[in-house]
Amino acid sequence: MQLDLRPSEALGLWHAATLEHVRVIGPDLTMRQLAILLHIYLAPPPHTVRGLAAMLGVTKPVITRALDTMGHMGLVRRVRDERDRRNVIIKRTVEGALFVERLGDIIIAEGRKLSLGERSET
Amino acid sequence: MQLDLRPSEALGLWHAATLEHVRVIGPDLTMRQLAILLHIYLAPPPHTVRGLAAMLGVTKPVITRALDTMGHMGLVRRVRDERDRRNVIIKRTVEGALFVERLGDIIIAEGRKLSLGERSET
DNA sequence: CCAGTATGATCCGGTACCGAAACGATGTGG
DNA sequence: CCACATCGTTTCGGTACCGGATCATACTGG
Repeated sequence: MQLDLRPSEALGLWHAATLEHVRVIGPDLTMRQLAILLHIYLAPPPHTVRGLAAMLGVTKPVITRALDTMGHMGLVRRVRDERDRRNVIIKRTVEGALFVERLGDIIIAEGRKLSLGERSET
Repeated sequence: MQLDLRPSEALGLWHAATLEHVRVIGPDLTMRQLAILLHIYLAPPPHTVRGLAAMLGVTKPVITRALDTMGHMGLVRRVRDERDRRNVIIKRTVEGALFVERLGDIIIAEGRKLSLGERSET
């Protein structure tokens, strides 16, 4: 486990992976939506609208809209909290998990390419 | 020089850095704009509209609009090619270089946090 | 029961992006 | 010289996002 990146590595990886992301996935996710999606899939549940809003330092309508969009894409799912029906719990979906997994694959693949290009290491 | 990331590392880094990016920089750059900006600053010049369009697999108006927006932010600069006045050369700016540098700092800082924090996972 | 609070959704005007098509400006070749 | 190709920009109709304010619903406590 070694994430002590140097500037050229960090930016090179970001460059390559962002480029590939745009090429493969297209413009259908904004930066905010991606941040929200990753948080839902990588941080321990439960996730609520206000929790996500606080996490990213944005207003609640931003989260609501992002969940609308991503819900329509099948990437997340909303469920009313039955214990406190004011709350909405954001659940993961199979499709969303696959999406995140694909993103991970892109990053890993680009990272590996960079390793091969700059030095000779596996 | 070791960029052979494991899935949890790759996604964890993306998650943390994207989150921080949204928090610090805000929603003022789309994924495409970021990809374009990074390419301008990390790939060897000269950069033209059609070259960038081909690179990302998008149409030219997409590049024109992104350059409008980022030019207005001071992140890039357009210069007419005097050899062939049909061409536009996209130049870097001091402000843009600082922006990219800040992004690199974010990624490195988040990568370092992850190294310290996590040791074993899925 | 009723005021007060909290949660998430919705509405508003404004802005920016999207793809597709058409446009001027410029260079090139017969 | 003039038709043609190339380059980047602009226009078009449509869609989605933005922040801020407001809303309906649901819990809470006197």
